[in-house]
Amino acid sequence: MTIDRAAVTVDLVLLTIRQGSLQVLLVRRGIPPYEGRWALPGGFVLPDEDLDEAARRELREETGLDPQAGHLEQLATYGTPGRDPRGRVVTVAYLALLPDLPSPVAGSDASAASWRPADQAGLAFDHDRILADGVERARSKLEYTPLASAFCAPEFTVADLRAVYETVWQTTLDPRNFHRKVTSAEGFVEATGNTVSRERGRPAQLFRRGPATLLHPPLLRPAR
Amino acid sequence: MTIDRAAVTVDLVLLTIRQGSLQVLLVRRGIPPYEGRWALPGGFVLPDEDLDEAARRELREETGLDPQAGHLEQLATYGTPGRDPRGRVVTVAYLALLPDLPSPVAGSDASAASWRPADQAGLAFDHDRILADGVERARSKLEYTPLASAFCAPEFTVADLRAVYETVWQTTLDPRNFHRKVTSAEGFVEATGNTVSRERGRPAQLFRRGPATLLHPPLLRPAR
DNA sequence: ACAAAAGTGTTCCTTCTACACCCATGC
DNA sequence: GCATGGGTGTAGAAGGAACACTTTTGT
Repeated sequence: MTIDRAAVTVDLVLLTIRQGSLQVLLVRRGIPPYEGRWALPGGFVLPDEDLDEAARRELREETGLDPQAGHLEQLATYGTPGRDPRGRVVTVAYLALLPDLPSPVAGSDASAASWRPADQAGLAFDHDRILADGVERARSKLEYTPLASAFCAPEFTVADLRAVYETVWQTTLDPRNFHRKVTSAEGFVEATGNTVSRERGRPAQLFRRGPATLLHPPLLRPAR
Repeated sequence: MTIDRAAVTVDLVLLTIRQGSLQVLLVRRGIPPYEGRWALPGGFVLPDEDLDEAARRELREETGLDPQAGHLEQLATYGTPGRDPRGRVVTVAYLALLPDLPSPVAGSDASAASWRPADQAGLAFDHDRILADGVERARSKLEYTPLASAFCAPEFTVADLRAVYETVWQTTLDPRNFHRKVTSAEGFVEATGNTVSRERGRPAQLFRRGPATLLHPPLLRPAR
């Protein structure tokens, strides 16, 4: 039996919300193939490294961020022959939902990295497809998990959370009903007791993530 | 840079409903490691083969079944170092939901294959974990997709479909409300016009799969 | 006739939706 | 005071759960 061996990489779909839009971290390729094109950050899995570990390492390298701060999960695996012209490369894609980073992107490979709108097209390799799959996964995850808070700072207001939903889903939600749903859903958020005043209007309560891992009931996006 | 190359395999979680229980197709290993233990069927991805293609090929080899008949999707990828004592093996697991096969399992490697209850434990490699992930995925897919019909023959009754839900979720559902929900959900099922009489009672209408790919509204499993 | 399964109708209750209304702040 | 965003109350609509009841078969 001839066993084909493949190079195994992890590619990251790092999503955040910046300047009111859903953005993804991309790196500009400095070498062929696809030289000069934008691509998802990623790299080879090390010889004695677990896949999840490799994804966490890449996340740290690209963003300088503690993987604890956001949310990281396996997305899907892509291995079509010819997807990388250099040979057989199987990539395990990971999806991360991250708060807007206070510090600029730092790290070894990050010189040519920048946040770009997530509706980007024309990426290197099959990264258009991977990005689209990641965005769709993020959209549906907001429905039945409390992961929207992964896009927020450790303390956030209900309005912050609503902005996440509105940005990712590209809809508008009723602020009053949203408030009720979020605060009454078991374990979604916990009040910290603090408040903030922003610009104008009554100060808002601050919350942190609750312990729930699933939303009961789910928060369904409006039927388009 | 030293690039680690890994053997890439696909492993299949083939689920069906037989004799009133959720069952999974397992093969008994004839060689070390884990000789004599039950394992998920699977095999190496061929040099010029796409991952999905490899999964479809394995499905045909193990069951003799046209992949069109059921449902096949990528589940997740497992690559922990040491998961296979023979070396670095990354496996892309696929989940299939299949109708109860009229023909016995046939195919090249299938001599030692058999259907076993899906709550099985003590499998080779990390297959306990993969199987558990597959079963959980199947459970939640029934909620918001019409895939329950993938467990049924091309023509089925509402009671057949309800049996799928009750078996996979391990609950009982009200036959009357279930009937209404299924027949009123847009695109879930389509009446064929035929009926069948089974054992006793009024004959039931036969349906085939509808065109819908998502259920609106979802059919939520009762809160534990 | 009787049992059993298919299928319909109805009632009650929970949840969603829309929106009126009050609260607390900056200017 | 007035504009602005935070937060509560409530009425109507929609959907789910429970169950009485009718239909159509096998024995």
